[in-house]
Amino acid sequence: MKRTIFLYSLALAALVFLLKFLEYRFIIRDLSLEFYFGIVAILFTALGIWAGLKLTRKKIILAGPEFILNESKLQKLGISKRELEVLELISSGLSNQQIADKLFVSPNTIKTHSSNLFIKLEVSRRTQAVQRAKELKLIP
Amino acid sequence: MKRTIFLYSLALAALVFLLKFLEYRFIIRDLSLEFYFGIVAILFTALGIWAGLKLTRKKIILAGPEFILNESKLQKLGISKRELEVLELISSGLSNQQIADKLFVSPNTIKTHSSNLFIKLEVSRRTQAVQRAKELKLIP
DNA sequence: AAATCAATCACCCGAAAGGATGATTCTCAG
DNA sequence: CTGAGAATCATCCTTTCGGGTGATTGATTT
Repeated sequence: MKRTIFLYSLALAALVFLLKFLEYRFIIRDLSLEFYFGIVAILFTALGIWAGLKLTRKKIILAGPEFILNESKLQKLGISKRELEVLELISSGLSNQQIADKLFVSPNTIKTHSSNLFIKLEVSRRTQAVQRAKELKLIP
Repeated sequence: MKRTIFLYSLALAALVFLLKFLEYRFIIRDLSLEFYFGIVAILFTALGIWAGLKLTRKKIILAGPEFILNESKLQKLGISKRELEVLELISSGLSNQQIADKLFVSPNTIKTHSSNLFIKLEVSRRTQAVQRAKELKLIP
């Protein structure tokens, strides 16, 4: 950001210098005032385009792969924190047994959680649950 | 695109008109030439920024959720078209039976394809396969 | 013509996942 | 204090998956 502003200022100064140079060398000649306005217009338009792109590119790129949890839908579907936790682990490709190990609970508990999840997400397989949860922005 | 160019032309014409107006009304007064150059510079910089954003916003937004199949990795892993097809259907949450119905083949065939896929993707569960395939840009 | 590979199908078996139901404990709001 | 909701665990039973193996067909390559 600071660098961009610095570069912009530099380019602006260079342009002003160029203009002054042109002004004092050819202003008395046959070229009209409109010609110089045209040059200024073109140069600064280009500068503006470049500056505009510089200033927004990073924001847009960073705004793209951003993930914000949709808590309203989470509540609307009545999904608890623990269930969401299980859902995330399911989406990472773990088996119920592995999830149980990771959360220090019984595999039966994970089965219960996943069953409840399937009901709330209105699906019947874990792959569908993952797909649906991503649609609903419940998981990245 | 065409509309943007049209609007740009319109704005440009308006600016030129404004300049002419200024030029013929105040050029004889006490304001210096640099002042007018400054106005032109500022106006066209703003115009350039605006035009630059207009012209690239759509491209960037469209470039975000864009998916390009990574064919090199497909070949590197030796995944055939049919296998990729099965992989896509797996990722959409279908069971082997449903995939078989959709492709008009036996469930056993789907099992063979999926088994081969798991070996090639070095995974052991379909949820992992989906996750991995997305990492490798094999599926959206 | 022989070899290779994708695609197809089959069968077996064990592991994982899903459905249904019931029970216990804990916390928190009414 | 009581009831609701959560998290936990269990049992039983069915379906789906995954691993292994083998076989056939058709197209492409050598």
